[in-house]
Amino acid sequence: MPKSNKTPTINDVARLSGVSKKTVSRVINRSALLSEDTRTKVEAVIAQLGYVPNPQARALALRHNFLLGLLHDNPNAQTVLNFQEGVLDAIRETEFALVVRPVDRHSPTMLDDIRRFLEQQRLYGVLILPPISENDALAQLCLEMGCGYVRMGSAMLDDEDHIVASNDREMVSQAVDHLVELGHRKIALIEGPEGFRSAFERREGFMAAMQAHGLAVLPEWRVQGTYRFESGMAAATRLLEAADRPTAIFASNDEMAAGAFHAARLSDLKVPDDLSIIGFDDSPIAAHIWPPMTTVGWPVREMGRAAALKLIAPDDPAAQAFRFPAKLVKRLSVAPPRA
Amino acid sequence: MPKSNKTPTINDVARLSGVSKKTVSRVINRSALLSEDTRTKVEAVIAQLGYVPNPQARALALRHNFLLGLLHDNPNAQTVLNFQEGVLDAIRETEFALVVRPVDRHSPTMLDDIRRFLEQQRLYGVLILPPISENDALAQLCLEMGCGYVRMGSAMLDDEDHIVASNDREMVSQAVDHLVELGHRKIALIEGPEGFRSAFERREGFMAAMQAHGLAVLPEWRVQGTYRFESGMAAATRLLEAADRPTAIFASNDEMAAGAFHAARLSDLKVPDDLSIIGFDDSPIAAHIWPPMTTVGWPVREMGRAAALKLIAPDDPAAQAFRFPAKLVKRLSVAPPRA
DNA sequence: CTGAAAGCGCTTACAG
DNA sequence: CTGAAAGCGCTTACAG
Repeated sequence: MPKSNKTPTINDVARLSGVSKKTVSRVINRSALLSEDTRTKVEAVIAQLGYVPNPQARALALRHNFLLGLLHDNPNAQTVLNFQEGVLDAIRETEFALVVRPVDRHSPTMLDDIRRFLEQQRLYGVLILPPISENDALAQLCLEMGCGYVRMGSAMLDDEDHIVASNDREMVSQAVDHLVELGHRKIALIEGPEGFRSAFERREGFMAAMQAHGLAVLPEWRVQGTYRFESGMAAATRLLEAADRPTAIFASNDEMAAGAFHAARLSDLKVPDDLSIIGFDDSPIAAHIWPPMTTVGWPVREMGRAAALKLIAPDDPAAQAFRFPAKLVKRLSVAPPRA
Repeated sequence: MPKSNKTPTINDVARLSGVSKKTVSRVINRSALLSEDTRTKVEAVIAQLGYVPNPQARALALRHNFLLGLLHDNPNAQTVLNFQEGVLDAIRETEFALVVRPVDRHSPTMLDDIRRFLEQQRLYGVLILPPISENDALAQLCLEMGCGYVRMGSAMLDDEDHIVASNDREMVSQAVDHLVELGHRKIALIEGPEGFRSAFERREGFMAAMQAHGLAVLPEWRVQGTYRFESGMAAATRLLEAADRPTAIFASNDEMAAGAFHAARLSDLKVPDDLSIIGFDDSPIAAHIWPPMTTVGWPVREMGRAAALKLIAPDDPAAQAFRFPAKLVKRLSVAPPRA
């Protein structure tokens, strides 16, 4: 009998079921080489004892643990949490767990810090969120350290096994199409910050769409922001002071778009009657400001799930996906321009 | 020489420094019983080799691992992330890592699921966020399983070693005081949902403050919401239809307060001229809607840090704290009532 | 289909 | 202040 005051081990299970611990191990690991009888018998004892394999011991023997890491420096809390939910969807009912690690993109020791983290925790693999996911040196580091990784990005930054990507460029095109269909011709862009791939993709998508429609983008209709609320407000303020004022603004994320709403209000312009605004992300703020914002939503949770599956179950059909369609969420911040 | 293609182990360090592995272990664990010479010598070899102790092996031998768990079902993404940052502040430079585990409060198998999670991961301890932190059965479960825990709450739900608490009741009083000082007499309450301790505390604080000021709270000035945006909108709509319309609203969280902003707009009432609104949480939305919202902010990150320290370094002075002052953040959603 | 032996990389008494 | 032996709870070749 196992000592009743301790959690049972593989030895207890082996003794009680009258087999070797190796056989118990085979049951745990679902080995094919096992008679149905033995399996049933051992499983009964496992259930009776409430036995749970010790993951530390398994990790030691297997030379890898069951931890997935989430590396992020994402400013959008909801995106991070949605991604986490997706990862959890993938690892639920498995022995994997999710370890989170915020990183500071601006720290000069960032790469060393992450190296130490990976060495120390010996993760099974890491999931990397944008914008830090755009750092190729980081991906290289994972490779060197033998740590699996999957990046989330707004373009195909890596090969299919290592990325879950949205189609930002195409989606921004659709947003522009939507504005043009309603009659807008003077459409301004609030860009994201230098060095963000997503900012680049969204700008490219915007410019390409405008060109496809034969529409000019005056230099004064392009202002750069930082992806933060205040920068969107400042950028929109400048746009609204332009000699030839745009009738619509595409902001490269929702936070900046929300800032643009404020700027419009301060300039006594009504959204959408005097100014149409489209954002990007479909974060909670988009639905909760007034008027509710038309924006581009992307399936963050599904991307998190697929990213995790690429690491822990690469043969799962859901792990094959690497392109994830975003979609335009139409709300009330867009209307035809004033006649 | 260690095989250069493998990560070095304690044996490599022992061999190269000419001591036993036990001595290396003493260096790793900062044992006091060590000559300065030996320590220096071993540390040099460790640095030279880039040796990092294998946490799985340590975990197995020590019978506990170095993982902190974060259990939450918090609807406010920013709060969860801020708390995570605080925990990370505490475990930075340690060998601990943070494992996250969202839970579904409404699942009938929740407690069993968590039990399995704790059994499986054998966490060093868990941090529990509200509202699930208010579940005493969960705390009891941790106790039974020998898993350390610290709850975050809006009241002293547990003893000092097991909680980091805000002072919601007192803070709501201050919010009410602020409104009364400006001349408001007819102040309405949008309550949080039944069964949330925070909702209870905030309501109690509200009622006590009103009573202290000798102000009546008409039944029609109290409406319950769900902590979600839409419920705040619906609740405020009802409040604004009251025969005797309130001049100010205290909403038990920012999301519902934001909903109240919308309701006011739909009723053609200007905030703050026609209606003052105060929220609770100081979440990003509070600063990003128009007008910027006066609200109650609490030091979530500091609470996360203290909670983690209670688990991993109970003797640290910062681990002693259990009460965390919130503060009123004055912005532009409050003004004196119309004459 | 099943088992005895050795090993994963560390720590814990126990000596000295 | 330091070390040899045994053990933490698993798995991996290797036999049979």
